[in-house]
Amino acid sequence: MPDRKTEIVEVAADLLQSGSFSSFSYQDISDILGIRKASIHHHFRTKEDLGIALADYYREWYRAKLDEITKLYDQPWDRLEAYLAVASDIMLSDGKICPAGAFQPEYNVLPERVRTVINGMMQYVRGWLAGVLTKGRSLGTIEFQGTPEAQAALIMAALQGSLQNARSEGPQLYRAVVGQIRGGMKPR
Amino acid sequence: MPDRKTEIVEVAADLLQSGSFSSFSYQDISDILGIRKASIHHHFRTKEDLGIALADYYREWYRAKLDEITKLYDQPWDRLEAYLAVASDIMLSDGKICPAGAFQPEYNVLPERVRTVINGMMQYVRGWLAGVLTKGRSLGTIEFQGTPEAQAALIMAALQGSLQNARSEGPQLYRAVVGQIRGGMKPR
DNA sequence: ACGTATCACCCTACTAGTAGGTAGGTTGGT
DNA sequence: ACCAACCTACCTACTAGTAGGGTGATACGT
Repeated sequence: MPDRKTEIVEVAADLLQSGSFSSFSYQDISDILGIRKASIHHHFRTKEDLGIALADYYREWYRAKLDEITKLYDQPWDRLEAYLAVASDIMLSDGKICPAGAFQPEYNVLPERVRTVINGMMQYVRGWLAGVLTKGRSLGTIEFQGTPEAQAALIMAALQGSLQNARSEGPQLYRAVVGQIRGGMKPR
Repeated sequence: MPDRKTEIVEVAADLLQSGSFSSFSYQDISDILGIRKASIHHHFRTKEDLGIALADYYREWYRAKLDEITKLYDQPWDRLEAYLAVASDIMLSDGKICPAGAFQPEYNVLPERVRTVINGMMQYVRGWLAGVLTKGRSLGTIEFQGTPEAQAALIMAALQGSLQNARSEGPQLYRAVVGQIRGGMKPR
């Protein structure tokens, strides 16, 4: 039996990725879980607390995913492909968007702690990706111009943006963008 | 003296790009303009009406911008540069994001008419950009792999995503991404 | 030139609904 | 006896939206 606290975070994560931080309410969560609103407050006194828990949850999720990829694949190109596949998985589960991107729209009204965790997460992912790119370039299996960090930032931004656009334009365009990223880095 | 209706739309556009469609209220607008909330309702009966006006406003804005670029510059590469500069202008006016991107988070709860207009706008911009890319490639002044449409979608998604990330990570990373896009398409 | 009807624009004052959050009580396992 | 988890019932603040009244300019028939 999964404990309620975790359950709440998971439902909240689902709602967050379907909209934004302020687009879902404690009522939404309580409706889904079949418990009262006050019970959610029992686990997370304020929505800020829930936001922090969400940010932590995502950070751990990413860390786990990237660790898994690192363990599973040895070649930089395979790791890159696996990373791109992770984003696709997010999208294919109906219309959801990048966790980090879901927080972004309301960034200026987000609690400080949430911002810190999100920033850390973004940097972590970018660092990981830059590492993959660096190794790939030195092996000659990944091609790109500029610094690995800039290229990593480009990839992340493009995925984030096209995940959002996929909501209005459907998955085809998203796939085209992913293909474009992949194609642009494949050595000829 | 600019008429109130236009004034309201412009203030709303400002607020929208600083957050999202549901993150600003009629009260926010009335506070800024120094008129009562009911007066906003006089001009735009419902928020949906305002949303439609906003979408129209952006569509026209984009059309005008792209027309201007087309008139000012003849070479595809110059047009591409000008397009990238437009996005930079948006961002440099403190922390704002792409108009289309501002609607995206709440896409599933957006009024039908707003969706239609936004979709049309995105397609228009993508078509324009694809045209520039096609011409540039045939002239040998712009280089990229894949179809022009896919490349256009990639550019737009990357700009949208990194404009959002700029809010948390500052303008440096945004500039890096723009540089990366530019660098990747410049013939060597 | 003069009342008067009309209209856009703005106002005060309200509604119903929903948000986040709190107080305090019940229940059941340890 | 304690405590986590849950409940009912409430609060305040804010949301979009409505009803109806005031004002000042413009148009119109005489």
